[in-house]
Amino acid sequence: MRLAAELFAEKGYQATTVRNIADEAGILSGSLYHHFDSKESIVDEILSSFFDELNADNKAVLERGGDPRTVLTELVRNCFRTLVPHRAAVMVMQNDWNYLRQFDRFDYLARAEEETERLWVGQIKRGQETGLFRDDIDARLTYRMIRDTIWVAVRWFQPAGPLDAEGVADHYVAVLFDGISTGPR
Amino acid sequence: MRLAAELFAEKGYQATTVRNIADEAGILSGSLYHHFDSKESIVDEILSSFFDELNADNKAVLERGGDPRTVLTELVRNCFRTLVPHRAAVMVMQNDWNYLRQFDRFDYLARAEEETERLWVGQIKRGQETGLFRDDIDARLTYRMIRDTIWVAVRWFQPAGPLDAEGVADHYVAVLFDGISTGPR
Amino acid sequence: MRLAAELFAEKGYQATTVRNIADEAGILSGSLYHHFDSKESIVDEILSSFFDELNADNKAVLERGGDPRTVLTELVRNCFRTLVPHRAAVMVMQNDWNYLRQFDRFDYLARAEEETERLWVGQIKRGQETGLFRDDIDARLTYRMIRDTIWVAVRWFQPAGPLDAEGVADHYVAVLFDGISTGPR
Amino acid sequence: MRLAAELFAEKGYQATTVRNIADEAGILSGSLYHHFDSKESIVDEILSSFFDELNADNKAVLERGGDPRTVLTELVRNCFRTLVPHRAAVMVMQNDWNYLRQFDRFDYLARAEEETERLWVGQIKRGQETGLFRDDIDARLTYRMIRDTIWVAVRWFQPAGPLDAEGVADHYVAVLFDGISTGPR
DNA sequence: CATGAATGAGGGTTCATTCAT
DNA sequence: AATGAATGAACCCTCATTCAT
Repeated sequence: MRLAAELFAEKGYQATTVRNIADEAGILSGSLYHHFDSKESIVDEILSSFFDELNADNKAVLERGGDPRTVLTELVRNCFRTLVPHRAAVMVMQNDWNYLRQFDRFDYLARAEEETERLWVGQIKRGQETGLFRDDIDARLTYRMIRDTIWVAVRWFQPAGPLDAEGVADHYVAVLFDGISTGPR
Repeated sequence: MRLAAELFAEKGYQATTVRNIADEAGILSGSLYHHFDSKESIVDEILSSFFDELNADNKAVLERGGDPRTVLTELVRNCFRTLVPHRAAVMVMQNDWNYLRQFDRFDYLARAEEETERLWVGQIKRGQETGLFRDDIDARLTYRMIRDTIWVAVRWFQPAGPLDAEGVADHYVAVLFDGISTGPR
Repeated sequence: MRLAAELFAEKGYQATTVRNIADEAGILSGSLYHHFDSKESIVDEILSSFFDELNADNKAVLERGGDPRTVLTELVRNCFRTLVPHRAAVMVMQNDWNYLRQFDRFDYLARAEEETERLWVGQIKRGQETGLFRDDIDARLTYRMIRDTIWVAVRWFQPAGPLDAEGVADHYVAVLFDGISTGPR
Repeated sequence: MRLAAELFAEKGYQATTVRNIADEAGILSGSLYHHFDSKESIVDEILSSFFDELNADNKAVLERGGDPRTVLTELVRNCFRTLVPHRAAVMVMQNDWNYLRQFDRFDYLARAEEETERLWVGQIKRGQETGLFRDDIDARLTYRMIRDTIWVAVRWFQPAGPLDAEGVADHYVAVLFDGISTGPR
């Protein structure tokens, strides 16, 4: 699975052949089918384990409570933290989701994402209602921008680089809440 | 080309067969080869025409001059404006670039992007130097966040929706410069 | 199609590979798919053309009318006559139907057979009602025996042998109507 | 063996996988190889046990003696009686023989069938010589028709149906000797 | 400008069989 | 007696591409 995930991340799901994965594992392609039903089921396991962990972490943040800014900050940190161990899964989501979503078996991922959207949008709206966030922005649109910006970072983010996950998360949160301008709003 | 672009955008480059494109055009697959050298050359033309236009627009903004905030605002608007006519090309870049970049023939796109990066990062740094932008943010990191957020929007942006390209651009610029928080920075 | 039919007849549907067929045709296996959708569709065409012709012939016999003995005799002759040009199709029906019937696409063959059964059984019953045939035999059971005996003959019948199709048919009809015994019934 | 026979009968020899058999037996496919050398040897055992029993029964009939009509009647009854306990073996012979005969190891079955043919044809000819059977019929052809009609009945014969093995045998013998017509021959 | 037949490489998958444990 | 991992060959099928017409 780990080897397959890396190949999917590097070359893309479609461009990775079952034979590639087997080669990497040092076995024959047919032998893979002793462990997996199909190529689809491999990527399914990769993605679902990623989503399961992310959802659990998100729920934990919600349960800890706090004002919307705190909650959003923690959610963002969650994402960037997840980026490292699930780099491959995120990469697949970014590059291959448009292909994978056509298969019924991945419907559950679309539903999971909808639930996540409700969770984030709920926090943004609460922030607007309590006067913490500007109310001239669209909550749903803002969520999508946040979401996309975070996950797409997988394409260039290097944990070994100058900024680690925490560092990038904080940088991102800083821009998100206060913008890049100086001076009064 | 337009038909091919739409198919690439909808199903992805790899998942779109030459036969799909030919069917859409009402001819046989072999006949396509009177118009194109290869499947790669089709997507190449789609992408290069997009990049050419975008680069030209970006350069025009630079030539008009102005303070960094104005320039960045115009650059963002440029992008969102380009999103509509070049929706398919952007979609391909988002979904299939990871696959396409392995071919030498697309190296020029990577180089074009590097140039664009220099252009944007230059403006951000100029803003920091003139005290317009916070200097506790990383210019390169910030550029990447801006870039990703804009282009990834192609996945959900609908020009016929509540916000048109201009609207989304302004929304985005508002958040970018001043953040989503109220109150003093 | 003719080549494929012969291979199916000789080795069986499952044991005949697409490559076998292509080799026989002097092309590559992939090239077959320019002419056929799938291996299934090849056998489908073979079988349906056989059934179509047989049904048409049967209907023609019915339309010509006559007493049940005459009609049954003609139906039997029809079958044996069909055996020669559609040898391969009959062979496939005998050997591979048990496998093929699991696929929905061949449901129509089962339905066609039911219709044929009604036709034959109708004639046998009419013979019994008019006192032409013994009424201590079961019409449906008798039909099945007739049917099976005829078609299974494909396994050994050789048109170039001592008896041609007509000869075998007449032999069969003789036994069927009057039995192999001499003396009074 | 019983489980394998049922699967072979239901789905066909080729379409039944070793894994199918093992699943049915509640073990893993590899474990089957402690009991059988190969898939072929399983079907071999099924078929040979069927043929052994049938041959023994046939020889017993011959030894009991009697006029050809009596002997043939008993041979037919033998077959239909064997149909019930060896349903699966007969099914395999009907559906898969064309495939299995290509393997040398099953040559003995072809030879056993030749011997059986001699036995039956001998009785028919004896009947013709003694004036019991019409001599305008071909003994060998008639044997084949009898044989085929009997065994192919496995496809629809249901011991729990209106007619049991004995009933079908008698029905068949009645038609065979006296035909389905009324009136003088 | 288009056809349509064919190529050839490779795709995911199946499956009888082996074998160390 | 059974496991479970692996083999290796083959299977059906796909698809970008070529080319004579």
